[in-house]
Amino acid sequence: MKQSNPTLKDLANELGVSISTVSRALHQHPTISKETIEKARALAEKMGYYPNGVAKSLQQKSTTTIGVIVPEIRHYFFSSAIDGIEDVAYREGYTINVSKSNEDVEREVLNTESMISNRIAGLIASVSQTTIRGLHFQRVVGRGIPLVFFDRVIDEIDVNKVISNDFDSAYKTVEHLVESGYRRIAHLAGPKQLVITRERLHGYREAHVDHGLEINEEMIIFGDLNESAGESGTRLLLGMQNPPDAICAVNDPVAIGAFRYIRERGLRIPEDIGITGFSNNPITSMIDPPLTTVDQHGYEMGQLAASILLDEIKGHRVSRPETHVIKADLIIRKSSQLARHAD
Amino acid sequence: MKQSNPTLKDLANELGVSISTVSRALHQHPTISKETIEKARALAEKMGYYPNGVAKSLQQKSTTTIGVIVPEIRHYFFSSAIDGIEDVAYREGYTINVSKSNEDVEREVLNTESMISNRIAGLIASVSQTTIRGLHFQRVVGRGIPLVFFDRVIDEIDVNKVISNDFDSAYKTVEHLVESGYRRIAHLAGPKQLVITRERLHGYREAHVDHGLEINEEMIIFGDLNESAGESGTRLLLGMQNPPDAICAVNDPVAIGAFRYIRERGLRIPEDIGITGFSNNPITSMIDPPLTTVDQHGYEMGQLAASILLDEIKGHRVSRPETHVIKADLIIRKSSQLARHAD
DNA sequence: TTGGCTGCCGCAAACGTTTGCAGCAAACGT
DNA sequence: ACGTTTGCTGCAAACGTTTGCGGCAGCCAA
Repeated sequence: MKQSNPTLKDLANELGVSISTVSRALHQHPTISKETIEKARALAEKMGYYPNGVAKSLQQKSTTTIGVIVPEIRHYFFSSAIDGIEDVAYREGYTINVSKSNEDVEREVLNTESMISNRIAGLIASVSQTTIRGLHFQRVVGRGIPLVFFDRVIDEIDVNKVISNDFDSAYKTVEHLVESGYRRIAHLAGPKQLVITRERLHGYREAHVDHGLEINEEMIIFGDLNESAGESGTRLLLGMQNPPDAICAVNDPVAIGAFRYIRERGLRIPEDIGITGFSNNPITSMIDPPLTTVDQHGYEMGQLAASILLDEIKGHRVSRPETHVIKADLIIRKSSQLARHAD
Repeated sequence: MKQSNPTLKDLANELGVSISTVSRALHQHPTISKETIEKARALAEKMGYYPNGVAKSLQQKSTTTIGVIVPEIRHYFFSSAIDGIEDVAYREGYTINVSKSNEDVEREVLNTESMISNRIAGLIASVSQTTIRGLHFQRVVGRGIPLVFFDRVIDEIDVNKVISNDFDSAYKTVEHLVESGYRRIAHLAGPKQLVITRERLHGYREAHVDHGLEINEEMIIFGDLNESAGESGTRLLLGMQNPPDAICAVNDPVAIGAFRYIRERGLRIPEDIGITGFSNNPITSMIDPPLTTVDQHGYEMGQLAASILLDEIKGHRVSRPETHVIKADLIIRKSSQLARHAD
């Protein structure tokens, strides 16, 4: 063992041929004799040669790394999306570079800059809740780097997007609550600037309109997308003179927060108050009563985003960017079943 | 907008100076005049110059990427560890490259090879359950690449490790079950080759010995680390002529699987059968009854692993590798409280 | 003998940085 | 007036690949 990182030059010296010959040999180039190819292969094996990906990337002016930016890694929805991305990336010989914004635009900006510097082949992102215009993402597309948004997208940026049918799902959720007998349905919404917030709120509103229910604006509460926002929002709602009889939450963590607070207050679910979430976090099926939610198929969204991105990277996709909708499914569980066993 | 990727040469031409001057200027080198520095900075800004990290890495013979290999990304324990790793990596200007083995050694091998090719600065890994000897990891350290294992380690490889006090935690868990009144305690163990399996099993055994309980070998069932293993193991246990009155599971997913199956069978927890998990997956606190488990502090394990690795990368750490133990905490919840409200 | 294949292989440039060393003008000291 | 310092900048090598092009044997046909 001479040194830790043998190069083509080392192999070439040892073999008594030129660098280019070794390079070609290891790539099974047709103009290299079988004999040389075999000798090169054997020596590479013996010396523990691994091609230097960095040098190769520089020479080719392209990497095989795709960047992934999410608000938070450990949230189930995002980690399953990353799982999906990794699977298709792996299959195609790509590698993923994951970073998180922590719901902070500043950090998101630094993330994108670092990715540009590292010359990633493409980027898959779900924006932070503090991101408004997203000029940093514009900068990415401006440099010709393929970009695909998923779930939390920026409307104004014209790239491929993978989202759920948020409007429909929220609509159906509220409709289900109505049919279940609830009448005063509150909405714990997300941050106003997020598209998913707007879409789901829109579905909430339309369902009210279509079912002849009045919308009580003070029952729409905007907040963050985490548990504590769910708790504080619910505290507000339950403190009202005329509290809601159901809560439709913008996502599962918020619903869980609401759930917790309602329990703390000693109220019964679904009898005293109904509740629904969004994402189908595994936790929702395990709690008692199980939570009605919407399965967003995070893993599949990740897979789709990755395969679209790879198509784009390889130049297979020349058509205009589209918005791809992965149909989410309303999963009705006990937490929203007012009418069951009613007397 | 001329082209997508301006280089130092482009800036130099524009400025009428040499490449090296621009390079130094952008690094605030003291021998460059204030004036030149400012002009270079302004032009770089204007032209949208981002240093080519690939070229830099090649020149410096080192990257600022650290590799992460886990069995599965979306499992809560791993995704929170990744979260911890990302946070300290980010703080130090490093980037993480995440890949998963899917509990498959073959894929794990390919992952390590890809990381070697990409010349990562260091590697953090938790091995798959099918990994035995781990020669691929040996190859990594053989090339001088710093390696840190966490949670699922390989004893024979002499590198820094971050683990939980698995023996103690399992011991305490079983002790708690005993004190709670359970007598026929089964163990749903993991794959035999994993160290965590052995350690936890060891704790299970010792607790029995120390409390004068006989160990019933057929109540120790080895299996995978997922829900379905929990279900099938429990099916086996409950089918015995003399079934257990408590189940100590090797981790939370297995416990959840057991939980599900027990529910299906219509048995009561904790009255008919007690149950405990391992990891403190958030789900455990939400189910009914809440599950007794062990908080492994995945996020902190990730943080520690990353800071140890970075120390090593920067050459700050020259001492012999150690095994760092992050104390896990037994969290007693209702699922294991036989005696409570007993008559 | 000549001309042209065919089968292998090597030269050298390029990718975009960083950095040791040298150079060069102006200023300064004597 | 001359040597020396100071302040700034440029040259060129190196990092490890890939690849277009050219070259050089040997062989075959005429």
